[in-house]
Amino acid sequence: MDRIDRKLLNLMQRDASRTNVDIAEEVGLSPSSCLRRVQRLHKSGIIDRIVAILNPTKAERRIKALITVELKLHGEQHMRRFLKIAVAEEAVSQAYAVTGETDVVLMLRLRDMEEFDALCERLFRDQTNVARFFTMMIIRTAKEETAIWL
Amino acid sequence: MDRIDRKLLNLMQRDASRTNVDIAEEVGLSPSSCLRRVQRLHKSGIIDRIVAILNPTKAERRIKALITVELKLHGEQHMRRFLKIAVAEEAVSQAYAVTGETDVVLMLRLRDMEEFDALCERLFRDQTNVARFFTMMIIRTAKEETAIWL
DNA sequence: ACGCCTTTGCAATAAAATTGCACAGATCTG
DNA sequence: CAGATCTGTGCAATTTTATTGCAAAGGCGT
Repeated sequence: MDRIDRKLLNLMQRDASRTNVDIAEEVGLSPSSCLRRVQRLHKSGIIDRIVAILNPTKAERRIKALITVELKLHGEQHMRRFLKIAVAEEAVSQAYAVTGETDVVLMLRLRDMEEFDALCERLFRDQTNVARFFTMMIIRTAKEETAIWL
Repeated sequence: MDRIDRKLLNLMQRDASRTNVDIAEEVGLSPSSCLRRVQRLHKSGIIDRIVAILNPTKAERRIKALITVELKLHGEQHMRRFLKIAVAEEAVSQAYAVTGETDVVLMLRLRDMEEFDALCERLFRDQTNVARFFTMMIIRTAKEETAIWL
């Protein structure tokens, strides 16, 4: 993991569609040597995978919202159960267990408010162990690195 | 945007490193026809870009934290100025302006607590228009789609 | 049914990735 | 310090993949 590896990783996180020849030239290596480095980064697991990032404005889930959730019961198994339910939802793009007054934070990608309504109904009805939740609609995205599922 | 396009998009969001021939076979098209669809999805902007996703546990920023920020002054230009400062920070991986009591939510990726300390010093010192902020350290990540910068 | 437009598959071509091999630099060892 | 060893490199040959022209098939409105 030297200077060239870092250059490769930063470069490929920006654009992994470039040809090996092109990338090799930018980092100052021969194509074969460059390719072997990329293969090594794959095998070692530093590069987890190569994915397509979709344009959110052209996708179908344009509304983003953050929800902080406070659970009634805080045991490990209760936390696990709630996260499992949340993660299974298509509209949930990120889900975290956190410290502080809040127990769980969810990032949502929504088609419309009907979907939001239905999601709340499923996640926050009485039997689901949720004490309170606070919704923050996202007005502006200043920075992000997120995939969108259709 | 038919059934095959959706199949292609979902497939490429999972793994965009597969060869065109391989993908063509899975969606049930000839390689040339499949390629032309992918090119069209690129040109139309639905596919924004192809990127490498790094393994967070093998990367250098392993600690994640969420911060909710309440600003003192809520005007457009104040919001813009704070977001600009926040976005410029390497440790800030996501930044959102939101509705509710909170004005801004930041996702952080940290090497260690020294970095967190230094970041707070820069973002939340008196002159930066921050009234209050709440930190939630992320204990567990149940779902996410995020890139890591070294 | 008829043109018009888009999409498809095939085959030829161009471009890219992959591999074997010999060499250079770094590190270890006696 | 010389020699052995390991890792990374560039070149060239080979294999694989992407790309393009073209004719045919399917959909759509008149």
